[in-house]
Amino acid sequence: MAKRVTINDVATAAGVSRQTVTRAHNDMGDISEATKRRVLEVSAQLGYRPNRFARNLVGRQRLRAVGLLVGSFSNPYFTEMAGAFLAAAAKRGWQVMMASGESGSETAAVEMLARHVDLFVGHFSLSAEELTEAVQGIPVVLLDDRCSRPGFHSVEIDLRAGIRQAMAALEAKGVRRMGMIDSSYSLRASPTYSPSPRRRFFEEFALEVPEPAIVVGEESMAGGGHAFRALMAEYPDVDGVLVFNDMMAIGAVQAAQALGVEIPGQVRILGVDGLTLGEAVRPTVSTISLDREALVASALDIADALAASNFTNTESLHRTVMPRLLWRESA
Amino acid sequence: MAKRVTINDVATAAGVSRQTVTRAHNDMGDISEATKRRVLEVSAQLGYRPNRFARNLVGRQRLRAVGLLVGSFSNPYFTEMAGAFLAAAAKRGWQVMMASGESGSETAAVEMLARHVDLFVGHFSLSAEELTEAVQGIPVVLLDDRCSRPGFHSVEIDLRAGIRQAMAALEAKGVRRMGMIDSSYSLRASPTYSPSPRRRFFEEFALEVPEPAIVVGEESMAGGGHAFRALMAEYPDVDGVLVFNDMMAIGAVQAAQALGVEIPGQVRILGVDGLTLGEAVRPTVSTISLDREALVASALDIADALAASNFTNTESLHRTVMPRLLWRESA
DNA sequence: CTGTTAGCGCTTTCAT
DNA sequence: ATGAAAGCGCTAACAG
Repeated sequence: MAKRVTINDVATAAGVSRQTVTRAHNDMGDISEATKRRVLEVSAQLGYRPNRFARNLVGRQRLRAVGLLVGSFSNPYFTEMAGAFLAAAAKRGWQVMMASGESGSETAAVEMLARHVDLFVGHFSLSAEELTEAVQGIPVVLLDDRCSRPGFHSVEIDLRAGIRQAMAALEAKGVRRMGMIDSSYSLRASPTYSPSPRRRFFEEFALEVPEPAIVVGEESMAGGGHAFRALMAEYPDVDGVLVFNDMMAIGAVQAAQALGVEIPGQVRILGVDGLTLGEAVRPTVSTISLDREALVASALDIADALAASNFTNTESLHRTVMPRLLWRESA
Repeated sequence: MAKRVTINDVATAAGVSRQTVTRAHNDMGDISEATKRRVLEVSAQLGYRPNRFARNLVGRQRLRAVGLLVGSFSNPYFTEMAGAFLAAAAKRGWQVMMASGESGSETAAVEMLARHVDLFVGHFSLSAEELTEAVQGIPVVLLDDRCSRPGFHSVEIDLRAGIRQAMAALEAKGVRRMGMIDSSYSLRASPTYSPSPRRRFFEEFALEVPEPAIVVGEESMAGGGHAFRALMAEYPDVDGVLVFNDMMAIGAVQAAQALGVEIPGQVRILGVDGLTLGEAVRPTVSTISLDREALVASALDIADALAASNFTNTESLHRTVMPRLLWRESA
């Protein structure tokens, strides 16, 4: 493996000083067209490229990089979030390095990124202790989660308010018996079963009923479809369904069509996430939209605030974003 | 904006040498537990975090970063590609910095990334000249495209072979009259109309017919649906359809169901891309799969080869990956 | 165990 | 228009 070409090699080869090489490469003026062209030519011949670390080390204008941890690239919610984040970050002058929790060890990914970013943002599956260890002192902005340790900041989504509003609106639309399709994930995730927050809020705000009409399914379109069939079979009187997320809700709507159940005529179906995809299907899927624009904007507000103090800020910063009800066709 | 805390500040405050501070922070041994703890404490108090550029400048173990340019985060093909790339890159020890063409100026994004990566990979919409300018000498691996300039490498997908095979297979399955739904994008993209490669290959291999049964639509589920209706109205004898991509194919399948057209009984529908989403719908969508695993693996093979020569390699490297026919239910 | 000495590769002064 | 000097902040190598 050939040793890397440095500015000195170019300077020597071109018979000029290092500074002249710098001038040529950075359009700095104070250099004749002739020498500039000659230096650039020699550079190209030698295959010289400035070392990015040396360059940034000495440059006064420190740039800021954020490590974005994306939950999963196979869930549109996360990819839409990532896309929104990338766009907003670029506008604010942040570099983004991404990693995904699903690609191997999250710990390894975070530890590696820790050497190259000023800040972490994202959805982490590590425990607070593991995460604290892995980030090596670099501040973290948790998305849709909360941790009060020093160095941890967060943007939360007030899903409780969203579900409360949704339940009230559905009631006003004439729904008499609410059902819910929950994710089966929380069952697998922890040894001791703990209901998802969505389920807790549903139970808190659903109309009074003899027994809660809840079934669980996998977090996919197919899972949503199966769950909808199960729900209809077990609780035929249900005329409104809150679904864990939009992918499952799309599956439920499809299953309803196959079953000959009219949507929203006989049953109103409401998802959670606000996926663009929900607009592409017929009928379009109504949803409690977790506003990704607002989410990433809040995260970057925190990022800017931290950067302003050179990341020496000690107090935890928190934001809350409100979900928006997106009434499309299915509810 | 407070000046950033450096290793010297910590050393002074803790009453030790810089080297001892380094030892404490990097678990290097040769340091007593007591001093280590004390140094770490002082560091935390001062809010010290090692400068990542200085660290990487001096570290012998140069790490490699690749800039991934993702076409669009609203197209599952690209996000699945990005996910696969992230996973593969992590395994091979590459850092990934991402940008998206849709987020503002592609030129600006590339120029900014150029200061921080050793290599570019991705789908670019810039012209060869603009791109050459923007990357500032950093090598580029083009995905699904080709450019023979020095410093440009590529991974191509042999779509022609894929479409040839698909046409033959469809014929063997009894299809008599092939139709195609093309993207309307190429019409908008260039002032002078040029058919998409998919269309050219379709026309090359479709069964002999009096006139080509081709309609165009937007690159979305809805666009695919509309196009399918138009196709059926104009060419009622068509019993096999090649669709520009899977999102459109899914829309076409849905439209067929609404129309009461049996899939694949009356009409066989075949998409392009190999989206996972095509497996989640009913009927599942058959497709010419553009193998993302193979695509990113080839790109990273090239990346490794370039890295091995410290990116001084001059000859253009090229790979070709073959599409795979994924027979699911719709064809 | 701890400190000293070099030097990574580049850009910024400031001379000439 | 060009060159010389002086560091950026950190870690490797060697002292003690």
